[in-house]
Amino acid sequence: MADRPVFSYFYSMKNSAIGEKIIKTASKLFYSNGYNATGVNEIIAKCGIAKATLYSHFNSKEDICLAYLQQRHDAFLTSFKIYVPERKNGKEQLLAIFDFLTDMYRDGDFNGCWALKTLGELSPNQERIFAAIQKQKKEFLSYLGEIVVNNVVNVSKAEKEKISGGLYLLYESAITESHLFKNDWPIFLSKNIAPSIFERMELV
Amino acid sequence: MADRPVFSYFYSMKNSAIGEKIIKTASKLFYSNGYNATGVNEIIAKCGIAKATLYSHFNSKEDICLAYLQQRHDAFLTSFKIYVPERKNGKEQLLAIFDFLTDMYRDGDFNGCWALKTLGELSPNQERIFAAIQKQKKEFLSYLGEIVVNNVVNVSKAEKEKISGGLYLLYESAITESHLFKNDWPIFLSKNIAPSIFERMELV
Amino acid sequence: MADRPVFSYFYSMKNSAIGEKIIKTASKLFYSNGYNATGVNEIIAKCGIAKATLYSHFNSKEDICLAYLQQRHDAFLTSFKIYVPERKNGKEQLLAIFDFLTDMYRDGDFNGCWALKTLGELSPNQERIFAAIQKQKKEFLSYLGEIVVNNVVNVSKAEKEKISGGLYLLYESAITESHLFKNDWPIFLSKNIAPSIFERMELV
Amino acid sequence: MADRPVFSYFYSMKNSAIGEKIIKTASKLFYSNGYNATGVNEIIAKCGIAKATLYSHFNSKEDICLAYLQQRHDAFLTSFKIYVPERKNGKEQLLAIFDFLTDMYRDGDFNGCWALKTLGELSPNQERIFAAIQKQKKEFLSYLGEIVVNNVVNVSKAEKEKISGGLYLLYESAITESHLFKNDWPIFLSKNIAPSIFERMELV
DNA sequence: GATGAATGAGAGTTCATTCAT
DNA sequence: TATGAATGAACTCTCATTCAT
Repeated sequence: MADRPVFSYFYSMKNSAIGEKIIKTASKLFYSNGYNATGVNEIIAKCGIAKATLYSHFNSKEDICLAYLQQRHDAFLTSFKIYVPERKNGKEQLLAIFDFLTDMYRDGDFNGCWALKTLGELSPNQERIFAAIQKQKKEFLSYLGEIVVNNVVNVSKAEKEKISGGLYLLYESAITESHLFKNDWPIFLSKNIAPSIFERMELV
Repeated sequence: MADRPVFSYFYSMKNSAIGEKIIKTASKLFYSNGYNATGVNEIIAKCGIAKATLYSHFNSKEDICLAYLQQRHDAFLTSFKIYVPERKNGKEQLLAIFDFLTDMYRDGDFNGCWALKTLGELSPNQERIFAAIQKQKKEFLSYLGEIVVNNVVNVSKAEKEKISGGLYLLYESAITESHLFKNDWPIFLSKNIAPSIFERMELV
Repeated sequence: MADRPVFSYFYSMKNSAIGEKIIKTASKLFYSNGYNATGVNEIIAKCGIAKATLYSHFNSKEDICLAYLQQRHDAFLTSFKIYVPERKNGKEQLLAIFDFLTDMYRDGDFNGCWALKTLGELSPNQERIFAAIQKQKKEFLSYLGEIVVNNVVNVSKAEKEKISGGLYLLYESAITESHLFKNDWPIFLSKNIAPSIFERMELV
Repeated sequence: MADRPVFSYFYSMKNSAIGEKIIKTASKLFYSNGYNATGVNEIIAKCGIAKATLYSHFNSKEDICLAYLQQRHDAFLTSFKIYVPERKNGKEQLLAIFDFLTDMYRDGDFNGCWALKTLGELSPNQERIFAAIQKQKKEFLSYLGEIVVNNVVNVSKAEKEKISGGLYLLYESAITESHLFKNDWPIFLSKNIAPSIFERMELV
């Protein structure tokens, strides 16, 4: 893990070489062009495989979407969990998410948040995808909670949740708005505002 | 509706009665099911018009999308601009957006932000829609700036922008995340955090 | 009606020229190759129309099948109802169905009973088609009942039903088995056996 | 099974254990859902074997169909040949087929005649299956002829054929129509009509 | 001897759009 | 003006079959 780049979407791959290729290809297409706008024809063409081959690896396009979301989420959280402890305790760790996001933003293919993008496309009947996204965001929020616990002292549980929740909300805005404005000011503003939340609290 | 903005997609419509019906119908479908997942067949079926009639009012589905976004944006901003002055100056007006959002959230058809939802579906070639969304968000951000100007005194331009930008980011998160979690905690948390930004500043 | 051939499947056509063509084409294919073995691609190719054109006339392949069955049934019953009164009362009319069937058998494209063929292909979930076939057969059976009423006297209702039911069963076998054996012996045997049923009864 | 017919599709199977499982599984599916509507994927899934395993036992889906028909036919005729001699000579044996059918009808999975169902689906190029069905029906008809020979005396060959043919036709209707109407009246009516055929003949 | 992996062809259906009338 | 009719292209997904291992 050490030699790998700070952040990459393609950490945790399964065994199947073709399965990986499908996810990787679909991932790029879904992320850049949208889930509904991407057809399986496009995926198999880019993969150089037959349609039936794709469907022997995934039961449906929806399943590919779920794999895509899971894989991006895993890669994101795994990388972030490596990134955070490398920073100094206190403010540095609490604001780590914004610097991490800055790295993501600088990536040539940055396109906002994969999960929120997909969320926006969902019809009411696509409950599985909805549930997956919600679960992943809760996981992320939960990890932010851990960071707060590790870096803030003498505060109530409610105050801790205010901090982690606040960091979460500011991160979510930052990733979406930096994409929308094709500019990193939302990231810096979020990072700039965040400390107001834990201003009078005691950090480790 | 009395004082329409200088530019509106309504202007290009030949028969405003049918045109508005199309937008209204498409609006509901785009908002609840997504833009790409909504077909023109569904729109004309719900409208009870012929396909060629739709295409005599709009050049393309993309144009309907632009009209949809414009109309939602206009309605939103118009209502909000009526809502704000009715509140007490100072903190009340600065936090007005969150109470306004709470009302929106309580609406039975709440589904998050129409613009961000659409943004997530865009392919790189759909620049017109991208530009429209960006423009609308800038307009909203700009109005938040006006509110700040009217309710904060003795602060630098940079500090004003930090406030309006912060309110904007918190609002954007709040609308998306309350939809994602099907819960209004993100709205209340945003409202709760917002005052930290202008804590030491002088309000009118 | 007078100048038309004794029996034709294409009596009752709807207005739409293309709709007619689709049914007519599908009809031939379903009847000769089977319903499931016939693809919509084959139908549109033979029709010389686009796929979407087919689907603007019929909502599904199943609907085409229903139209096919209905049309064959209507043509059959209509022709038969013209055929019967032209024959002498009594035995002649009671056995008319077998002579009518002989004409059908001699048609170059004879392939057994369209309805029973389709019945055999049905999955448990294709209830609409099943119901349609059952209804049509009941209608036919009912008309055989009318013939019996008109040609037999002084017999109980039960005996009348035995005759019409018997004629029906013998007809159904005759059409299927003459197809299976590529020979008309089942038709002649059915016609030969039928009189045994009403042997001792009084005919008009 | 003790005295297998000279030719049986079972003979060509390499591993009869798996081969029989395939036929058994396919048999259920073909009979309840139709031949064309049943995919080999469904068969191997229910069998728990690999696709290549299936194709090492049968050269094609058509071959499985032939084995299915042969097996059903063998089981039917074998059982029936045990059933008949157990009944009293004369009318009882001549009408045995209808009581036998009543038992079949009462079975939970009754779905009409496997052979006629398949016959209805055939395209003109599926001659092997057509021939197999014809052969099996001839075999059945032939056995009905044996029954007649054993139970009717002093009648010409033609009259015997009229009886066996009549029984055959009434049976074929009865099995198909009881399925179509989901009611056993066609069986009882057939049994009721049959004696008219040999009414004046001398039984053993 | 059984399999996992792959495939070309085609299934039924819907897409956004156009055009003669 | 509004429409009915038509379309090529694309959609997601499944078919029966093969072959290297």
